[in-house]
Amino acid sequence: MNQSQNSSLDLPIKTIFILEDEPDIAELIAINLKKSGFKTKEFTNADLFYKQLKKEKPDLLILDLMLPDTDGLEVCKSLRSNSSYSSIPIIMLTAKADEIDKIIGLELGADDYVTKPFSPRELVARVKAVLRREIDLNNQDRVRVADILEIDFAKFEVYVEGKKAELTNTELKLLKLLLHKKGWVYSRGQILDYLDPDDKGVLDRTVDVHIKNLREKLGPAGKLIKNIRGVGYKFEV
Amino acid sequence: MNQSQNSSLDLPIKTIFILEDEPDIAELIAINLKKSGFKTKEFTNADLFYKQLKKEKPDLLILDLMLPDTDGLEVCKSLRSNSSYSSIPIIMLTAKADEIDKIIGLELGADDYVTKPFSPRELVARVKAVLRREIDLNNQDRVRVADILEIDFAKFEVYVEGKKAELTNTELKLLKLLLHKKGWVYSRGQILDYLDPDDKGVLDRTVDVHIKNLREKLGPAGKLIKNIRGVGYKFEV
DNA sequence: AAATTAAATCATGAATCAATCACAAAATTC
DNA sequence: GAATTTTGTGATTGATTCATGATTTAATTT
Repeated sequence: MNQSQNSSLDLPIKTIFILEDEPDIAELIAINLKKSGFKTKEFTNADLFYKQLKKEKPDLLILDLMLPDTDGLEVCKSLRSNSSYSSIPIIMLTAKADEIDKIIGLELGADDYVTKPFSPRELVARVKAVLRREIDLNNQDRVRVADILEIDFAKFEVYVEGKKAELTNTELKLLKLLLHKKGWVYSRGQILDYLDPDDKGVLDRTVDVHIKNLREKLGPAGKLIKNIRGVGYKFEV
Repeated sequence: MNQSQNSSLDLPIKTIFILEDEPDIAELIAINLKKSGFKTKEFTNADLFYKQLKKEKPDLLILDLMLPDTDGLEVCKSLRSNSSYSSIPIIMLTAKADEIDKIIGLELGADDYVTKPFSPRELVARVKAVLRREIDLNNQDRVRVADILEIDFAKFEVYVEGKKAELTNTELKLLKLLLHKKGWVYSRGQILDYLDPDDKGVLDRTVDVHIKNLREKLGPAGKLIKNIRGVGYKFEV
């Protein structure tokens, strides 16, 4: 049981409810959360979940959108409309990416969304991120990329796995460009043009160096910046 | 109706306008704000909003950046440039990360922003945070920052570690700006615009000097004013 | 496997930007 | 309106960041 990964959070152990009809998936989630020092309780249907909820309030709920008996959205809605449960953070599991758009448009918001198939690592990272936000609400709205990367645009701050990375202005600009269209390959020419539209006489090698420095400062997230030989660079999740 | 969550704020019930074209989202926001004891009015387009604004001034505006008829930025700008509305706090809703740049780059832009998809709980928390900030800055009471800094805006007095610091008017204004959105980076242009909106021909170097003097007079608290190379200054706690 | 090409890395000089200073110009105070 | 305080300017200094060309490493082609 690895408790240390949980060290950035408050000391008391957090309890997480999992409402998911497929036992395999539920257990996969539970095992990984436990490994990170969380307590979990799994429920295969909404009734069992509601029953337990009366006895014990979880710190977070992981909720499958597609339940056999009840719609996950209904569960979310009913929790949100009940003042004693409305403060429980919810992470939704959805099957398809385009379902998210529906959810967004719908009248209830979960705290985060994860699409199936998901990596357990990713889910755990999101759980931690949501709980961290709970604790520190005066912190800015950080845009999260690929689990470990967070950017606070207002503060010009970048965090990798919760730790601050000190980027220069051009490095941050470069990162923004690469993130603008994830997976899209940008040529060195395009990158230089974005970094300084006026200056035309800058060599391509300069980009390499910026990429190198950026990768270095981003640590593990630096690996996500890929080179496409003969073409340019891209950010791949 | 849970009124207690609102207890930290001033007693009179706060009215919040929501300018958002998608009714589902507008209602989602409204429901959750009402649950926290706020009064809300929703508008699906800018015309309706402006019409009501003439009759009634809200305590805060939640503004979607992407409106069908008008650009949300335009609404923000027009409110800011109108002295009778310029003090209304604005929270912006954005869909994409790169839209955030626009908000931040805008002279005296929004007070906060939330990216879609957002959780209603988070938005409510942001609303409360912004309102608390407004109250603080208009309070007779002293505002405490980072343990060592105390500011009495009514008396125009600043104390560092209990000792009074003699700031000039512009220095106090500058400090107030930096503290308004703690951690947010202000460009020299934004700072100059705030210090004297009319005077346009003032050099950037002037800001440096004000910052220097302010840092000096704030003693140990001066270290909290950070420069972001190539961007501007911020107050970091 | 050798040759070829491109990317990563490195050290260094150039350029940029912030901090500071001394002084001039305004604005306040007396 | 003289004196004093505050604000703005331009120059100088110092630090950081950026750009470059050479060199090493890695990937691709023949």
